[in-house]
Amino acid sequence: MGRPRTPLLDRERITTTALQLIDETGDFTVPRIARGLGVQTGSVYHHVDGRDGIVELLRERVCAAIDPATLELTPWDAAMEAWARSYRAAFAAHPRVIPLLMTSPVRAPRVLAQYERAVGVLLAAGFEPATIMPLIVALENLVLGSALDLAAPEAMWELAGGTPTPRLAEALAAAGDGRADRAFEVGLTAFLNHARALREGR
Amino acid sequence: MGRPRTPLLDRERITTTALQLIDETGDFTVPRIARGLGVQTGSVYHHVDGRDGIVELLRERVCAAIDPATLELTPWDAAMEAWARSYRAAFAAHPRVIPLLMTSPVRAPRVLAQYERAVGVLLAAGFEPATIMPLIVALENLVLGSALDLAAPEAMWELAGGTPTPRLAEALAAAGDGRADRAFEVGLTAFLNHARALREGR
DNA sequence: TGCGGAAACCGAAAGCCTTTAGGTTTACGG
DNA sequence: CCGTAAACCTAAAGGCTTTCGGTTTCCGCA
Repeated sequence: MGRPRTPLLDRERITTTALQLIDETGDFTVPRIARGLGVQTGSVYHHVDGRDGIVELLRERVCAAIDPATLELTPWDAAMEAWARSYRAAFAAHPRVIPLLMTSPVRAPRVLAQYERAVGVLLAAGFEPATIMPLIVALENLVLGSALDLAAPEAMWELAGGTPTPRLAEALAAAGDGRADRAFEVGLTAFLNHARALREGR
Repeated sequence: MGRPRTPLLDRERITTTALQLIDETGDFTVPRIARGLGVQTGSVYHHVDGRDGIVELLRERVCAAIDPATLELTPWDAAMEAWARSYRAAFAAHPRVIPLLMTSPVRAPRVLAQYERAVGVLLAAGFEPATIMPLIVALENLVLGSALDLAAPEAMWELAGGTPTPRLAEALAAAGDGRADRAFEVGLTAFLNHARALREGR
């Protein structure tokens, strides 16, 4: 009992364990994290600002895989495309965290910094200030939506029921395994074409 | 005690109460539903297939507001555009249910029927079968993403922290209240333009 | 070198949620 | 008129989040 000679917990290990649990089960709980680290439940709260704090740590961990160098590319559309691909790859690696992140506001400074830079890229490209957030939000929707679809291949439509949906079933089969990838490509191309047209004054 | 002379519960009232709770607090629990209806917690389980069953009822309730007639319009792109707008309007009326619906597969027959019809529209328009689901998924991502953004105007970016993000703050301010609407219009236009180009063989 | 405060973990508990099981009363069909 | 099914209640098990006090160890400072 009492304080251990070498610490058993830190934010890193808590985050890693939470991410493992989410990858495996789709969710995490503080008691399971504690069990995974051989520790009592309450101890976790000494390192973390409650369950929501762990969620924010997860956001930072996942977003850390987004390559910041993408936003340095030129021209601006190459930067946005590379950023979107890196963004998506980061979340595709841990897609089941996405639902957890969608219900709480972005607080993590490193993540905010990414958006700050993206705004800068579009400003430098000459976009109207009022059009920039809509563009970024649209791109974000595309990235997260397709990453989520990538995660839950058959978990999105339950066709088992007695409802006959032949064309839907066929379309799903025709799309094959690469469905989410194709949806992303479709959306990304559409986005980039539209953004380019928007910049050149319709 | 015992069976009441007139039933106190049914799926309709349970769904309505759950939706009210979500609109107000962003979540629902079975005990709160029971309290709202003047009933014990366990009684709810006689009418509903557990908590997940209530979520599925919510999906049906919200999706019922999508106008099925939109998919009868011609040409095909008018149908898709009207469907997307009706789809978004339905979720915009109760945006806080969206996170709840994203984690479980679509089982509700009526909702599946909508997708079935959308597939039919694109098939009839001459799209390649393999391209149809990507298109629909991309549109779905756009609709749900922007409806969620509409719901959580300032709940998405927490700029209060000590992190300086001047350009992001400015871009948010410039976009104004209609940010989510504009993002939707941007995404929808991009989607439709791209789909039209895709159909005409690049 | 000694000591006081802070840090890190344990044990326990309150309060909430989900779900199940059995008991009691009412409605309804034959 | 009676048996069965429906609808609600009471009760309880088990899990989760969070807090609080107790115990041991570490670290800076005199």
